[in-house]
Amino acid sequence: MNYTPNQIAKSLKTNRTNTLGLIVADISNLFYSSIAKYIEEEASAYGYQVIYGSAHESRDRFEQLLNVLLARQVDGLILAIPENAEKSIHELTCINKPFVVIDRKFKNAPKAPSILLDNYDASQQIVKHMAANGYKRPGLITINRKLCHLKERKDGFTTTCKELLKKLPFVYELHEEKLEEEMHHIIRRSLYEDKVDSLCFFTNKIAMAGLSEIAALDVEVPGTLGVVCFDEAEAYKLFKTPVSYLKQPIETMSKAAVSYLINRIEHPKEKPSITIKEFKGTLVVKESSSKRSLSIVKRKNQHLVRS
Amino acid sequence: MNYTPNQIAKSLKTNRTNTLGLIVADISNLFYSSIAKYIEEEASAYGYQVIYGSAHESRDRFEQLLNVLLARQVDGLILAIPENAEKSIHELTCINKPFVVIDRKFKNAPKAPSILLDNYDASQQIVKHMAANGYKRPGLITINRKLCHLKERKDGFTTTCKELLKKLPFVYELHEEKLEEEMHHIIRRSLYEDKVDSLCFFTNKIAMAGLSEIAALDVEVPGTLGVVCFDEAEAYKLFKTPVSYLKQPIETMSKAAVSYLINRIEHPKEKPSITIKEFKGTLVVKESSSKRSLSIVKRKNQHLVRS
DNA sequence: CTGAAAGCGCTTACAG
DNA sequence: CTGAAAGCGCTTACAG
Repeated sequence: MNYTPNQIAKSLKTNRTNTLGLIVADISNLFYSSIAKYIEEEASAYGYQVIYGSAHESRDRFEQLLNVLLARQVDGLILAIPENAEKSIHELTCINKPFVVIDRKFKNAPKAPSILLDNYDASQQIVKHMAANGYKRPGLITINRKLCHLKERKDGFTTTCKELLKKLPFVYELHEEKLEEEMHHIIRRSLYEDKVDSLCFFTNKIAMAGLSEIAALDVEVPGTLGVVCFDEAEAYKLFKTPVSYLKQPIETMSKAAVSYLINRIEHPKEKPSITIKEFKGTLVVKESSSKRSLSIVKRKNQHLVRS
Repeated sequence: MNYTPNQIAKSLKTNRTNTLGLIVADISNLFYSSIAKYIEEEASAYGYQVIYGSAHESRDRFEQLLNVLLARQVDGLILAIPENAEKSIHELTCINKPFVVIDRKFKNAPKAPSILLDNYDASQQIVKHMAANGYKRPGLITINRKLCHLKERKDGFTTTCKELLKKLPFVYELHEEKLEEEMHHIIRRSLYEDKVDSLCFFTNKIAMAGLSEIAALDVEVPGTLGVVCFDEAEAYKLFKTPVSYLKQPIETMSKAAVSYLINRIEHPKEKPSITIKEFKGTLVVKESSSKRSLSIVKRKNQHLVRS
């Protein structure tokens, strides 16, 4: 009969919108757009729709978005909360609005339900792999933020370097606002002054900036420099050498977030089950982090192609 | 006083949600995520929020999304309509719901308001540039879809090749579902059988697949093969040679779409102003499409870096 | 100028 | 089992 009920009226009455709110750091980043895709998929299986926005790691932008989503009466929230915005965790708890934190956790809010990578373990995997491939002077490039998950990546990296290489890694921290400018200098400094033999890029975005500098410099990878990145990116395929990366179980984590949240929404009386849940990552090894031997094979192949 | 009015109740009364719906092909594609960003920005200046989704060029997925957005009572819609989904244009007109088509236009719906690139002119710019740089055997790689804007890209390319090079370009059309597999063969065929001296990738996504094959083959760009792409991508920076691309005026087009739409929403009595509006693109010339001379300079630089 | 009342389109508890 | 009525939280036209 071509009749569609008015969802607005329905929502007013039932006090339910069947909508989840999702706030990520940047939806144009493959890591977050994959999360959004899986969350959308899973939510729609439960009959929920997702509305989302990017906070770009800004506390103001985050709180503004959160208010918009709350005014729209979303039934629950999935949040990549930026630095210093933990206040919102407290507020959401007070108004009893179901939520779950993704990709982050907060020391000062240990009871907030959180779903994320086991970041310490991930870094440990990376360093073990690098050590096994003969790298002796690794460096890590991260971002100057106090986010707990980045700290654990750094701690895991540093501690494992000490254990296996008896040496601290070179640590480079840069400011997101001047990412490209600083990367330009850091790549040169790490190569020509600190003489690192390998670099680990701590996020997708850092990897993009770093690899583009390396591409411009025409440094041999892995011959001169081994490379491992956090997170997958389609762009890696354009790099001359296939890039090793630590893959997060994005689908599993996204689905875990949605099913936890919907359970909270539909059974508000039950005691929440998870507090902080960490998932193991998988190191996808490609040519960029294998030592000399393979880089010679590559040169042979180049020769074949040319002839 | 910490009081926030219930938007649901307000909407029920006023019959306005201050929400725009946006359907793109794929939000994880930089082209569309930029559009979404600018549309969000502009809409929020008018006090509107945007909710969006990806139809992935599927008519079913598109109609489903459209229905969800309509049930949510969005005030207006911005749509990248997929192939064969023109029926929706008619339906929206019938129920008198304001909308504007972006990045597409439809021959069989010439009165639908549409905002897009002047695709014919864009291809013309590209071919002129290639001809001026001495390329004589260009190829184009596009997708096997009947979308009008892709057809105009092809027509502009072909016609200008005939005019300036007295020769038709090599045309490769591939199926989006088997993009990578087909690209693998097409790049080889174009280089080794058809002996093209340059390739133009017709979308962002095609460019990614094509450039990653070229990176794996280790073909010299632009020495052996000149390259121009449609649309910007951060990933291009990881390619060994900076990539030339045709930049669409995304910000201008996005803002034009929003202001047209909001005007329609807030002044429903007025006669709509635009029907189809096409914007000129800008060719951003980098090293990937300059002829021999520059590729020699590059080799010199490589030498300097090595020493 | 102020304040009580009607009504947006649903759902649901309740009366018949 | 069926159907009329109340009410979700606003806005707005209208009475006082």
